Amino acid sequence: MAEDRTGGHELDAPPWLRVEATLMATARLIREAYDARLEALGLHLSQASLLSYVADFGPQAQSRIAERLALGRAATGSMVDALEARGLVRRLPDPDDRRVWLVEITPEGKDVVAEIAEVDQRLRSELRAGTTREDRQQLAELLVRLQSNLAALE
Amino acid sequence: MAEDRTGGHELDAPPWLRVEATLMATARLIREAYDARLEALGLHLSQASLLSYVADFGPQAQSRIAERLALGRAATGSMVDALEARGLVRRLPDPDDRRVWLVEITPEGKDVVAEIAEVDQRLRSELRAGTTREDRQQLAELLVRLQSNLAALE
DNA sequence: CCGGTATTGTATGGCGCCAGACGTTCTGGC
DNA sequence: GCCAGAACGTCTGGCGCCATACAATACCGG
Repeated sequence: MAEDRTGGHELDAPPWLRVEATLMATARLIREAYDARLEALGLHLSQASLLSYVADFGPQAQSRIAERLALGRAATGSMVDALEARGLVRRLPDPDDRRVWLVEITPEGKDVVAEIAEVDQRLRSELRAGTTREDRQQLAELLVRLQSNLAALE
Repeated sequence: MAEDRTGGHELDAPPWLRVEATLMATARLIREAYDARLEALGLHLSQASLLSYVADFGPQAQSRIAERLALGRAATGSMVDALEARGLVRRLPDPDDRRVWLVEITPEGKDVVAEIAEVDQRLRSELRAGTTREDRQQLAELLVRLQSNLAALE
C-alpha cells in the first residue's frame, strides 16, 4: 500500500499518522468482512461477540458485558434489546441487585453461536494466509501493550 | 489463537472473535487519543491525516484522497468542506478536468500541519513504550498482509 | 460527431457508537 | 435508620462514516 511513489523521498517513510490510519482502515475492513458473513444470521460483529461472550461465561450483567467488549453501556443495552427481540438472549432479574439485568443465552441463541463459530473459523483461516502463528501472537501482545499505554495516558 | 478449542475451560480464553474485537477497540482508543490531542487544533484524526497528505503530496483530487485514506468520497468531501471553511485548505479547479477539485494546502494549513506533526510525534513516543522497532515493523507488515487478504476475499 | 458508459463530487438517509443527563437502586459513614 | 454518593440501565442528541442516488463532465467505439 504505502508505496509513496515520491521517487527519491524516504525509503519507507512512516509518514506520521499513516500507520494509525492503516490500523483503523484494517479494523474497519475486518468488521465489514465479518458483517458481510454474519448478515445471513441477521447480526453484526458486535452482536456476535456479545452472544459468544454470554454463551461462554453464562448470565452476565450488561455493565460487565459492556466493559468486556469495550463498548458503552447504552450501546450494549440496545444490542441486548435487539438480540432479545430475536429470542437469542433473555433478560433475567438479578436476585441480589434489582438494578441489574442478567443477560442469558437461550437455546436458540446457542444454535446461532455455533454458526457464528463456524463463520469465524472460516474467515480467520482466510485472513491468516501468509502469516505465522508468531506474527499473530505478537500482534495480540502488541495490541495489549498499546491498550495499556493508551489507558495510562489519560 | 483459534485452536484453543475449549480443551476444558480456558483460563483466559481468547475466544473466537475476541482478537478482532480487541483490534477494533484499540483502533478506537487510538483515534480517541488523537482526537483529544488534536481538539486544541479544532480537528480530528481523519482531518489531520487529510491535511498531512495534501501537505506532503501537493494538490490532489478528492477521489485520490479518499482512496488513499480509505474513506468514502462523500466523507472526504465534507471533510474538505470543513477544512476549507477554516482556511486550511483551498479548492482549485483542475484545468484538465472540470469535474474535479484539486485540494491544496494553504499557508495557514501548513502551520497547522507542523503542529499536527508535533502532536503526532509526542503521542507516538508515548504509545511506543515497551515495544521494539521490530514489533512495530511487524505490525505494519501484518496489517498490510491482512488488508491484501481482505481485498482478496470479496 | 454522437451515443453509451465510466468517473467526479454532492446530497440524503441510515447505522453503529458515544457522552451526558436521568430515574432507580445499592452502599457506606454517621 | 438515614442520607450522600456510587453504580446500573435507559434515553436523547450528536458524530463519523457509509451506500445509494444524482447531475455534471469525461472518455471511447461507432
